[in-house]
Amino acid sequence: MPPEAAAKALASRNPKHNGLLAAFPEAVWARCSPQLEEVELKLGEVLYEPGVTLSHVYFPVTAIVSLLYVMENGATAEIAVVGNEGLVGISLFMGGESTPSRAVVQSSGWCYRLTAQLIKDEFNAVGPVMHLLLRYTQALITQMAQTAVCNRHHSLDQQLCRWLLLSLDRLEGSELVMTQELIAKLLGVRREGVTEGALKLQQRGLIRYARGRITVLDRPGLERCTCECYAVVKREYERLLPVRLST
Amino acid sequence: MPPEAAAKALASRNPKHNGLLAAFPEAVWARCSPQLEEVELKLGEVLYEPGVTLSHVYFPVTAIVSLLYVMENGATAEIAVVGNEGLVGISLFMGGESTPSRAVVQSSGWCYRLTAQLIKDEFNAVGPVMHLLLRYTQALITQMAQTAVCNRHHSLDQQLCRWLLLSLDRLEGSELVMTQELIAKLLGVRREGVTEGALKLQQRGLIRYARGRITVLDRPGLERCTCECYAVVKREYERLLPVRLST
DNA sequence: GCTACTTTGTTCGCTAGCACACAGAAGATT
DNA sequence: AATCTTCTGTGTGCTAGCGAACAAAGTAGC
Repeated sequence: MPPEAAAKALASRNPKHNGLLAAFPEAVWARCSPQLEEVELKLGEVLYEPGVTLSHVYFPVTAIVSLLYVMENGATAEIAVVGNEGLVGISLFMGGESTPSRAVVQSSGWCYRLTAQLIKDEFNAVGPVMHLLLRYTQALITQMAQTAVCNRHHSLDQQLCRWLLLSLDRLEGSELVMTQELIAKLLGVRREGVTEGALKLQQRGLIRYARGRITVLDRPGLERCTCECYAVVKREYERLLPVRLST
Repeated sequence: MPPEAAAKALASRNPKHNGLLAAFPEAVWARCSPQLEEVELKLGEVLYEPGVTLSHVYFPVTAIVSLLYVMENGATAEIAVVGNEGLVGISLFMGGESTPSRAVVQSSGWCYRLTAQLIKDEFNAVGPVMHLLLRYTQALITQMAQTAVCNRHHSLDQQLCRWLLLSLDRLEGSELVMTQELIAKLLGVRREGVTEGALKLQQRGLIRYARGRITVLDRPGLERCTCECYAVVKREYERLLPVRLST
């Protein structure tokens, strides 16, 4: 590993790089931080399956996790993306204990987790942490609702841009490690469709890619190509959640 | 009004016919019920607009409310339906105060409401009411997620069946007052598409309709025509919410 | 170097749903 | 009864995205 990469990897192994953990008040942080468990998440790893009672909540730092629905015929569709702005496992404190969705690692990286009991206790202590988690949940709800609308009304090309931007926002740098096959599964479309979309974007000089690596060259350009859904979701996250740490 | 209809209308003007209110514990009920305001909701009435701070939460009894997204170009899509099993205005206690969606009355009827302050106080009292409302919110999240998936993968015909069933579950009787034009707006498709779908269902003897009135003749038949989404949502509501009152 | 595998590119026919246009039918209004 | 409006039915293209099949270009292992 080159020295800068190593330094970056080290710097990012810091729970405070998760926006929610960073917003925990001092007193709560003192209680929780010793219990935080560092986990490395690999691409494709499953954090939970539909209907299974969760044992932990996960706070991504450099990893990105997709909330995915799998249908009876095996077709899939992503309903939301979670990165270092959020947490995976809301059903724990919402009271349902499980959900019909699956959580899959979409981009490998680091993550911190707390046990179910601990987060429930913090939540029920009814203070700033509860309200923080609820506001986060509302932002996540917005993302899901907007996904529904986007699936209905917008073209594959627009959705691809939206997806790239959502992922980019949750990564450092401008490179995504992700095959078109995988993107297709997440968006719930054919791989060929993603290929065509990606080709167009490359021809316009917005991205460059090869064999599972996508580099975004022109972010503002992507924003011009996507639908309103991206901006709506982003705005709502900013409104509902405290300002993020800069690094 | 014929006497039976009058009796039914009277019987249904009872806040306890809303599943959530019915599940309020005795002590909370004693506090809240004097503050409940009875409201009659008319078809098409808007309970809240995107971005506007809510003043009340609404507990439908015989009314049905759609949570609707309106896009920049005017296209719309329903993301969830709320009837007497739930409440309209979760963003109040979730902490966001507003949402990017609109709430529109999809079927006129009665409804009870509480002021924003009152529901927030009850929520923050952190007892069974908070947990009830959170579990309801999780069920609503499931409905939204499933809508996203359904929009992606299922045919208009299937979605029409799903929509009819979801509405039927929230009504007494088996008649819906709803034009095809309106259904199209809610599903986010063309009116002609709904016409074709409805024709097929009528030819199979599953429904009968005319000028804004749809009667469901064969409910099990509809269930056979719809996609898995209906069942997933229904199961999750049953899992998360206490058993409903029988009348 | 050679082979096997993964990823991306391309083609062809097909279908669902779109946009637009208009016609008939049932109520509502006068 | 006559007119107007609101619903529903139908037709004619058109397009996006699907399914399947296969080609080409990288990458990895031996």
